Amino acid sequence: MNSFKNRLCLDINGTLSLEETLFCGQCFRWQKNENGFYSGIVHGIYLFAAVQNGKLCLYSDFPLDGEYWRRYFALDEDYPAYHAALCKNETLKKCVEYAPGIRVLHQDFFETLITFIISQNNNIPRITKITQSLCENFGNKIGEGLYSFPDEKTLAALSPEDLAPIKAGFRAKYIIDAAVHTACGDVSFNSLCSACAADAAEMLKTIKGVGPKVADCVLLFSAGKKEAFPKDVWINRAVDRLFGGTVPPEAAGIEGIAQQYIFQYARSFL
DNA sequence: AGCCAGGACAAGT
DNA sequence: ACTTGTCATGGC
Repeated sequence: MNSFKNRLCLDINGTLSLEETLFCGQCFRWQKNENGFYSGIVHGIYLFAAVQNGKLCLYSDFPLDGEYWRRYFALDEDYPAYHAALCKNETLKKCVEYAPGIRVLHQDFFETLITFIISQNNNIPRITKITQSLCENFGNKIGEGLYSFPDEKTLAALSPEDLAPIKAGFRAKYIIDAAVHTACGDVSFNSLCSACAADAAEMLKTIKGVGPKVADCVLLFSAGKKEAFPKDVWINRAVDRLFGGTVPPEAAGIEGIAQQYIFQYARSFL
């Protein structure tokens, strides 16, 4: 790792597990390497990551902006306080303790929108595969075998036939509609952030292929709305069986944070 | 062969 | 407003 041009070591402020955070189904462009490091392509940057001596250390030949990466990994947020609040509920405590190193990332808006459109009626390995193919076909080459996530203007100009190689199936037309709406500024990251969660969800749902679940994923994983609570089959099952149908009040305001712990717990035990 | 996968849409009550 | 069949594709 000494051969990289840039290295950035950041304070974690609480718990962080890259394994739990990068493979809990919120992001799709990271992988684990033989040497124990994690590598990913984020925001057009190819980088490696590892927790070393209690810090998150990033390595890359690309410039590493500390402010960007602290936000991406949610390092400035008070996760000890989140955990303390959630653990007042005995069942939520079990969920948190099952994967306490999860952080809800702050991902790029367009990438989050597209990957969760791809996620509908799909499984995580294939979401990853389709996303990879999308990048290889329409992203910018940033190194040997490395491709950035394509921008909205590029995808907005495509037809469903152009997208056939990535095997997204019926989702192809949704991807294009999302690209068109974002490229023209109809739906923008800033407008989502400044709106309340309910209004922001309505804006997102003007895009074909974006329903309540995908909208909440974008609001939580990109726009930082911690009250957004994406409901899929696992979460519905967990809320029914573990909490009698309603999310407990201990999660008020940070339902989305709780959602990630509940999701992991449910996928293993329910 | 049939069912499921981090859903959404359209058509039908 | 609530239910149901359908939508591509791939893995099991």
